Amino acid sequence: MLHNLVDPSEQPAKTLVEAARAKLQMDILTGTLAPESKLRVEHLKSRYGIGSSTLREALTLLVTDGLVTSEGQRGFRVAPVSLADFQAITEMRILLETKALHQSIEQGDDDWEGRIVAAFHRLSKLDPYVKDVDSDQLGEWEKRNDAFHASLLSACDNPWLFRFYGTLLRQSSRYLRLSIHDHTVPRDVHKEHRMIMEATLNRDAEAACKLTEDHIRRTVSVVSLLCEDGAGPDASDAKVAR
Amino acid sequence: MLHNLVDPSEQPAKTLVEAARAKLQMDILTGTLAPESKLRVEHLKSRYGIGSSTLREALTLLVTDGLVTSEGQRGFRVAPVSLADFQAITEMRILLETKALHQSIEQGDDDWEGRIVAAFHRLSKLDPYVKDVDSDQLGEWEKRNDAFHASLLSACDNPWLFRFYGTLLRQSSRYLRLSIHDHTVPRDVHKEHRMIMEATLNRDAEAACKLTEDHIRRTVSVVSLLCEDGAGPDASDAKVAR
DNA sequence: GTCAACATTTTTCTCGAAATTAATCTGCTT
DNA sequence: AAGCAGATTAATTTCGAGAAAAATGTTGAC
Repeated sequence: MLHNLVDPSEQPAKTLVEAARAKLQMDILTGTLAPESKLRVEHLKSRYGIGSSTLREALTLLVTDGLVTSEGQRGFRVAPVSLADFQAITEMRILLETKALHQSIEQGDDDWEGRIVAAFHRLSKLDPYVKDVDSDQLGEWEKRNDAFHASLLSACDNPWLFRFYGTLLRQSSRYLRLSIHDHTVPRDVHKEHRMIMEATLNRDAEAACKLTEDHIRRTVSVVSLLCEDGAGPDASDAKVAR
Repeated sequence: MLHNLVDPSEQPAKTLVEAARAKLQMDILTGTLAPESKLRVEHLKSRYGIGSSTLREALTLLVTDGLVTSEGQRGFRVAPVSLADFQAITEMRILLETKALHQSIEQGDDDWEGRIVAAFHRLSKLDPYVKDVDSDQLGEWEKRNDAFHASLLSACDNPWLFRFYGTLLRQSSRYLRLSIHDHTVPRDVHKEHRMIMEATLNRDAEAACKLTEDHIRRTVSVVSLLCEDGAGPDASDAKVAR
């Protein structure tokens, strides 16, 4: 079974709460709602065109996901960002992804191998490091990249691992979007992917996990360098970028 | 710093939502609200004496925690239980606890060692396997047991690890309470604890982690044996035990 | 007897207003 | 001027009623 790890709420949204949650999540992930900015119910009500209880419920969903904080009797805020937090997220990502990869390599069958090869092929077709792609295709590349990584783990059947991993991916995605990451660091991501795939298909768990760890750390090091420590203590309220 | 891992919502509860969430959580953990039973808003409103929106928000908090499920346009339910789910939870517990222990052993200072020794001492004072304790004291023993395990991990500073670990502990606690676990399996838990502590203080990470893994598996094996596969497909609604 | 379409009941979801609490301002005293 | 008490404003939280949807029950045709 293939999970959608980046956005579990990508399905049609049968209720207003789910729709609001998706919009809010996107606005926080992209930085439209800046870290630590106050989320005033009255303001957001008009912004998203929903009632207060509905909005409140959507915010509550994001609280347990760690994108929003809520303190006692003084409302909601966008979760703060910090380098330490990002490093903690990365450590956990590595822990969970290598665990899932280990288990997949132990348990994976032929279908699993097929899914990996297929996802790798689709990704290769528009790898930005292989051939030029415009920014329209970049979103598509990210999707296929996520799908490739998901395929590697898809023989692991621990739902709790995927639940937590999804949360971490969303957090990670926020840091990636918040930082202006130039691609000056020369990387051959395509080669990294290929090597991970080969080690995986050879059932060499140790090598595959080591490669995966390096892969994640490299993806993430760009942020670590550029991310100055978060906004000042008075990151004032309702700040909306652009 | 020492986290309270079992119940992060043990503080006074400054809002009705938090209070309701705490009550609901307790009722689900103890089985008063049976697995898969429907959580009808109208019914629970009178049970907890709060309005619908407030109740709804409390339920939403439990959704992301995995104690409640909510499907599209057809309400809330108590999360189902299954042997497979419990095994998955246990695997994740082991993964996270050994990771945290590893990190603690690497980074722990003298204060950390002091906390461990202190927590062990307090626990030893009323270990039910050492001397008889009445059921009143059993709750206290559980608290001290949790505190001991928390002390072992308290030099790990990854907030995400503790967030996830807390969720897993709550889930695990539910399975433990739901099953009637007799203590026929002869165990010397006190000795297990002592050995974990000794290996930890000797900074022998491999041994400490292995002992911890065995410790968790033993604690949990009782449930695995007794837990028949969950209630039938028609675990009807609003079932309230006792 | 089976099935489908319609009507009724039940339940979930949504909204805006009222109550409660925190934050801000004003004026007074030291 | 600084600090404090009370009053005013603003924000959060809570409630219950109304709208929307699902579940249930009924009737009628084949």
